[in-house]
Amino acid sequence: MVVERAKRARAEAKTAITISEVASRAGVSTATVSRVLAGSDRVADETRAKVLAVIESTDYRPSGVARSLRLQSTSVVGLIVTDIQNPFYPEIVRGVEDTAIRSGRSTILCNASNDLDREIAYFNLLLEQRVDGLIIASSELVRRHLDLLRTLNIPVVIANHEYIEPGIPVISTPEETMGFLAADHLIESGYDPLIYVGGPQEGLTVAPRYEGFKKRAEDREVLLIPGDGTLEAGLRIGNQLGAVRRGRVGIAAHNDLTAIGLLRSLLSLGIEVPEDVGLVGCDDIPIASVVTPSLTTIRQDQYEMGCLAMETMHQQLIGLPVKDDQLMTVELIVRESTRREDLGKRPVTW
Amino acid sequence: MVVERAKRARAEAKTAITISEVASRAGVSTATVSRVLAGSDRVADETRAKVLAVIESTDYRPSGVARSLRLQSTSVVGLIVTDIQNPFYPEIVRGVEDTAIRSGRSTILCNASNDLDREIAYFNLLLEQRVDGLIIASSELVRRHLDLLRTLNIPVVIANHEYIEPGIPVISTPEETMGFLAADHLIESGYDPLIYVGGPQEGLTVAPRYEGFKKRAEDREVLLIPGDGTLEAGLRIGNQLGAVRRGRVGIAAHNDLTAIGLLRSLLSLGIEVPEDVGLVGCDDIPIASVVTPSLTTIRQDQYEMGCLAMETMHQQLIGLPVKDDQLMTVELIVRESTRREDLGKRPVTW
DNA sequence: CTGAAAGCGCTAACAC
DNA sequence: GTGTTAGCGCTTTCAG
Repeated sequence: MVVERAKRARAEAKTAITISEVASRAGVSTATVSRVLAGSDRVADETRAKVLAVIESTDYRPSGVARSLRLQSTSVVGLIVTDIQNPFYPEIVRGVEDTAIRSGRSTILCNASNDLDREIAYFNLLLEQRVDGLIIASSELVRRHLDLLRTLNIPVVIANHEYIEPGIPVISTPEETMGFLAADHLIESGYDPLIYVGGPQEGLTVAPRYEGFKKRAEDREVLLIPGDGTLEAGLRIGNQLGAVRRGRVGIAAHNDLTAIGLLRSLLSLGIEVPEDVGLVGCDDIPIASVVTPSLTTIRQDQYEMGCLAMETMHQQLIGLPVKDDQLMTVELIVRESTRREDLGKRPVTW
Repeated sequence: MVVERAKRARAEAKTAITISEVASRAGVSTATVSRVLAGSDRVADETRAKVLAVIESTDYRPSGVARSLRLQSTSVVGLIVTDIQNPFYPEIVRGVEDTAIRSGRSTILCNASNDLDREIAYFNLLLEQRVDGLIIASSELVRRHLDLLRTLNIPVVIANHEYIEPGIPVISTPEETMGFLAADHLIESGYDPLIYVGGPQEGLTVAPRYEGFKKRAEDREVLLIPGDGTLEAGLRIGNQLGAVRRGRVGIAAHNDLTAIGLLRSLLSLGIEVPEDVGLVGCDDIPIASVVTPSLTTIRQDQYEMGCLAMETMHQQLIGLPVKDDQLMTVELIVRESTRREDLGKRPVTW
């Protein structure tokens, strides 16, 4: 009767079935069940069939947590991103996930929503969950907690950041070059007063990009406006910019999202892009080519960056050495926001 | 010497420190360490201080996996989304995460990238990882594997889907109404031949939306074009549409992403929106108000939906009953893509 | 107030 | 080929 009650209790609580339950139903030991689960070892075909039948009929799913405890490894890597609302990050996520799957690992994605406290919280959570490794796509987190990263006892990879120091592998972006290219294009296109709308103030990634911009601008006047990398910042700043007025202004933004916000504000103020203002973004997020006018930008291959980050993680996990710095290439993509010809093809016969 | 070697091995492998290590260093039992970790129970202040000191100096992090095994609960809920590239989903994610944090839970986010196989894979992964509950924002997954959901031994919540059946709580959207509102607005605005660009073909969410559209269209001609809910689909279909030509066409798209793709194609073909074509999207993703012309759409509060989903999950986890259906409200947001006045304010003095 | 010990579900020696 | 058994790191009675 006790057994009956136990069974009923199980049914009510719907407690997951365990390996020993499977074993006893199949009339074998847990070791054997474990073996057939592990692909094979040497189990008699007959035995295997018996076990598989029970597993099938019983919806048994091995407990990942017990397994992880025993193996001292979870086969999952944590991925922390600054802000999943920025279309830049989903691309990276896809790259990481696609690559992770190929090596039989999975990914826990943590989105900090631009909130540093939450980044730290997720950081701690992931460590407690004993992820096998950590990929971080957040400049803020890196900058503020470099010490944590240095003493980590699991492999780490930083994405979308400049080179840091030996022992911390980075998939890096040529920040200076990006700024330089933006300025170069604006200047070559004949825009003269130059404006740079920055990203999150304290991220390491911001300054060098601006520095590159300044460098190419030489002694031209450059107005630096602090932003935070969001669409809203772009909208807000764009509206303020409407008040200014001198010549054909060239604006570069820290990222496409901000640039698109700027674009919208300027357009609704009746300012023409690219006639009155030339606008250059950064990243080439999917939507950049689809807004009107489409956005000139400095492209980095986000998907590729994600793949590379995960590959680098994999190398570390299997004990291979990795480079401390793998530089992504970037590329100027000229679109309508700095070039009129593309826009307004003759009206189709409609 | 053996001890020395062991220590060195630990240092090399950087194996995480355990509770018994902490216990012995503090000269107490593991039970005591566990107690101070648990907030308190009744531990002498002095003892507590001693333990905390060791924990501090040693960077000890309790193992979530051991803890989960012992407690038979992970305190994490899994969240499966169809496509994190669609800005619709990050909003839901934020809602879920924000709410989860408030109840001390965390979230594992799994992105299926529009790939049903991957959805199933993540589904299995999450179950094996023994998440405490599962939130699914994927119509495809629900439709194809309803049987799985029915026999699940953990609580589940479905988001962004119509009501299903008793026992499966849904945060639902009034699909028919959405389609109806779109058609109504297009018709009232004087657009006549009507086109509906659909979403993923086999999702349950598609048909009713279209049905609502048809219902309001009454005996007007409606052209249904199958899509898949992506930006690319919108771009492609928009280009094909360029060839058609009759009257002031009213187009409704299954979602904003598709609508924005359509918008772009039409504009670059020289077709004027809203003059030649009126365009209505669905969702009101953040970018919808920022494209030019801005997009008229049927808004649902995605963030709220995420919050509600997680709240419903929480109710279940603490053993409270929940409603099988919680209907989100939707709202027509009229913007420039169907209304000219807003567009092109007089050029500012620039 | 604190410790001893059992056990969560699984894997991997090690026997047979 | 298969079973026995010892933990993985933690929490929680149950004693003291």
